[in-house]
Amino acid sequence: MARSKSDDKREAILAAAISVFAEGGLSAPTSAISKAARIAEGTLFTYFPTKDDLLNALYRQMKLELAEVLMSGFTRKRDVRAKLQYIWDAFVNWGIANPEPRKVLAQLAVSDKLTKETKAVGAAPFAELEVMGSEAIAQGTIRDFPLEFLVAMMDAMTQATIALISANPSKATRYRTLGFEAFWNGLKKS
Amino acid sequence: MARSKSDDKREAILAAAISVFAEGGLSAPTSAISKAARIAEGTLFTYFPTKDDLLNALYRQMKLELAEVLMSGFTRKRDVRAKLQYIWDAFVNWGIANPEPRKVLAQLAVSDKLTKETKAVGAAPFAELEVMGSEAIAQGTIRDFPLEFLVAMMDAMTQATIALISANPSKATRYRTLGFEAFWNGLKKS
Amino acid sequence: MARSKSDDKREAILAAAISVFAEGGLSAPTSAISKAARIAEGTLFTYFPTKDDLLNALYRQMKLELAEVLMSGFTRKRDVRAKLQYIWDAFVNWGIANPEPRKVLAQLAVSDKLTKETKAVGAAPFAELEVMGSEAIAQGTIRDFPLEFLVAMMDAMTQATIALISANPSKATRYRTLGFEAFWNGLKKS
Amino acid sequence: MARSKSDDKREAILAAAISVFAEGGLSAPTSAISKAARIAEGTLFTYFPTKDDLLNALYRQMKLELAEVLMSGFTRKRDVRAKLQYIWDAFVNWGIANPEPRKVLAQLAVSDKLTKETKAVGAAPFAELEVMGSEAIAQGTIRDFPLEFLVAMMDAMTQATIALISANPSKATRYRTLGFEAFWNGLKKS
DNA sequence: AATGAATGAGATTTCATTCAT
DNA sequence: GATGAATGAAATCTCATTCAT
Repeated sequence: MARSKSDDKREAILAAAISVFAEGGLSAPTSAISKAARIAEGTLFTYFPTKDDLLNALYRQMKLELAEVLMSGFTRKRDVRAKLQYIWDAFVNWGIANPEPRKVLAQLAVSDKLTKETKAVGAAPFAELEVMGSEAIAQGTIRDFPLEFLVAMMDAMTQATIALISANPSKATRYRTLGFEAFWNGLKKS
Repeated sequence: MARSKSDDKREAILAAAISVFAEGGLSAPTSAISKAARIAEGTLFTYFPTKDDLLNALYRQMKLELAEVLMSGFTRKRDVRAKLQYIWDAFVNWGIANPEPRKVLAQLAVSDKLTKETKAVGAAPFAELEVMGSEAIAQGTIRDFPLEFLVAMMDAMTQATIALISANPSKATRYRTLGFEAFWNGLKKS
Repeated sequence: MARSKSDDKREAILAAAISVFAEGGLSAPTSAISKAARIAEGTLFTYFPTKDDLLNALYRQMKLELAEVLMSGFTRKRDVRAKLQYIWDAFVNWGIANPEPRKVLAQLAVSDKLTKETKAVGAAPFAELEVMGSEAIAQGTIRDFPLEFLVAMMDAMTQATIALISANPSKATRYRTLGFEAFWNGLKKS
Repeated sequence: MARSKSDDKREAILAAAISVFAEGGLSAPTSAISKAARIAEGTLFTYFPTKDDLLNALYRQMKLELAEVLMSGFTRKRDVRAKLQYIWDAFVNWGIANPEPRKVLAQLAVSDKLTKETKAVGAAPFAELEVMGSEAIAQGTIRDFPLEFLVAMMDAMTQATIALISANPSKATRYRTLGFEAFWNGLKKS
């Protein structure tokens, strides 16, 4: 099915929002976004009734895209370590290749603009990951951490890894591996 | 001599800023701060010429306070692990006991309002920590990570731990230990 | 197309600015202007991004209007004296009929808000006058004054004449003539 | 009689006001003046209850000083022309030597901050000049201008002359003479 | 009298949102 | 639906003036 004109415009707004917010923070004016999206100021509000709605939609979209990237090749891997490493690498690579979305996502995460529902929707596509975590804990492969802690830890450590690589792009592979090993050694049993 | 600029009032403004920013984000109006500090709107600006100056001063003060908490008992410990654990525990405990400063500190860190100088001043009191890191790497006690990565990792993992404990206060001790072990196992050699 | 920026509104703002500034000086608040122009406070800034921009636009407009009044019948006159007298009379009459613009123009001229470009634009339509001055000097009709002095002298003496007439409207014709004769006798050779 | 401490301070404020207003216009803050005068912000207001009071006092003082300069050698001259030329030269020289007071005086003159009384007081010391004017008119030496016009004309033409010389200091003498001749030829009978 | 911190009424400008076209 | 001018409620910051010391 072809996209309707409206969907194109909606995408344009979201794309513009990412680059504008990455540049100027979440307090950047909506007028900057509509300008970047080459639409009129008022048009933005036919797609997103308020700025907060835009912020929430942006978060959902980015989380979904990220989930697609991370989860697509997920099931092909066999053991827990291989699966985790797959995700780790995909996450780090995505973060390096997409600095703007990464920055905006980080800002949105600490902002108080996201509704509970948005956060839930953003977390949903990673459910499979949590299932795997639970199983790995049950099998005794990794330590008995609360799942949220696993997720937070992975998020935090990939951010640190991405930041490190962004500053030293030539050592990307080494740091990505190093980061994963620290992560895995932190997790694994014994 | 007229009324002299009182440290009390300065502290009151900073304290008010913490609770106002924790509540409403860094974009909360200065008028809310002066109101909370029970001073006139203009008075705030005799202590901090601009809102950005206030933001920077706030960051410095909080970092200094945090450093005092973390570094005070630091040297009394002998080995690397004990030292790290001491800091870990102190950091986590501080984070739990001071949710507002923690939140504001996190927001300031990702904001683009902090000057280079402020960041440098905020990092300075943790220099000793970095020295220890270098030595531990040289001795072969922990893996050969770049120092920034160590710092980012510790910061990230404590945040995750604190968040977890805030949600489940009854398991504070257990999660604090669990978090540290994941951290240490990630770091240590072999 | 939405409502398009109306010239009417722009004119209304400029007209309101003239009466407000004439009344309260250039430091009168922009809110007084928007009120007088019956528009919202913010609307003023869609026409003039800053107060200084408004001030500069106001100066240009008034100078242009004045130039039209002064220069329109200019070329129809033959000799230097007739031309000068034509301008003199037109200027004095305009000043008497338009006390507010005159007052504001005088304030703007001594303010430090006008850009070089604005001053240049404001002076341009009077170029023909300067040409005539140069020729008259070359022909030996009037004394060898620097052109700026001629202009300043005329400006100063018309202001004095206008002020005098404003205080004694009944003697308008007499004083206008008297003023011009003093001006001309000051200029002319021998 | 020696000046009291208070008079010194009053003078310091007025002197500071001149340079501050010359630099930044009459809207310059009183705090800039007290700083330049090396006194506390509040102290200014024990000498001048309001900013407008300061403005008015400043005008009076400057007019008085100017009168002293202009009128001191006045009576020694015999005929009208010589007297006028004496004043003309003194005025022009003063204006060149004192650009700041001149600038401030001009700004005050067009401001609407001066009371009627202030204007009257400022004009008083020039009364002798007016007397001379009346007599010269009565004698038929100069044309029958209203006195105010004479004064305004002289003021205007000296300003123009001073401005011209300020821009071309090397031609001071020539322009001063030229200006006076234009002035005198404009005035004198036949 | 001198000090300068404190005050709070504005001033200019921004910006999310509305609405006439 | 699209447009962008219009709106007016903030927001930050200034400054003449007051007043505790």
